[in-house]
Amino acid sequence: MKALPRSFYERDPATVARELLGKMLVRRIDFQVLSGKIVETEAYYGKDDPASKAYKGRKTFNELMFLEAGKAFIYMVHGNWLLNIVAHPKDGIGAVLIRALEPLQGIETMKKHRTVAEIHALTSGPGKLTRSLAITKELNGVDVTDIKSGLFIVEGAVADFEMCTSHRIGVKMDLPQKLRFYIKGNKFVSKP
DNA sequence: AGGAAGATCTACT
DNA sequence: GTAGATCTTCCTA
Repeated sequence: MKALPRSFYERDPATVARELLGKMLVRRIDFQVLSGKIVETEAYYGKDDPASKAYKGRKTFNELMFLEAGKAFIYMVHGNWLLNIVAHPKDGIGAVLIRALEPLQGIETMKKHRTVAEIHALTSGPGKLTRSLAITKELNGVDVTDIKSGLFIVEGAVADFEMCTSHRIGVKMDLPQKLRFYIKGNKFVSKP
């Protein structure tokens, strides 16, 4: 098992978001492993992006978006933790939001974290997947290029799928570009 | 101190 | 399917 290198994340957020599709997100809790295939992502920029947490400048809580790429950036919205991966060319600002996963390993444990029994409901949304994988603020800033971390991303097994793009979801002030990417036809995508 | 927040759950028409 | 209440932190007053 090999994690994606830091250089993977040191590119334009939209490029990284697109290429993260089909990759495997792995959450390790002690000896338990939970993993899922990334099926939906969104790209966020810095001060030019009104939807971005970094829009209003550098603050303590969003500092990670300005720092080294390849780290997990986790924040709370509406009582849900959302998982982002910091991604930008060197000295840039940006992150990729992981919006949905297809569960692979540890599905029983994911169910325990949730009240629902349906697999489809486990990870088909940014807030759902963080709860299923027990992702909280404690993982803010962990290095996802290091397989010794509690959270990291590895190369996916298959890269055989059709990709779709759309505008970002729930965003009031979106940019003209389409910055949401997802795997066409996948049941775990939050919105088709 | 108060409100808004890039979501989710629940309960209905 | 849609609508409304509710989740917890951060930002602005």
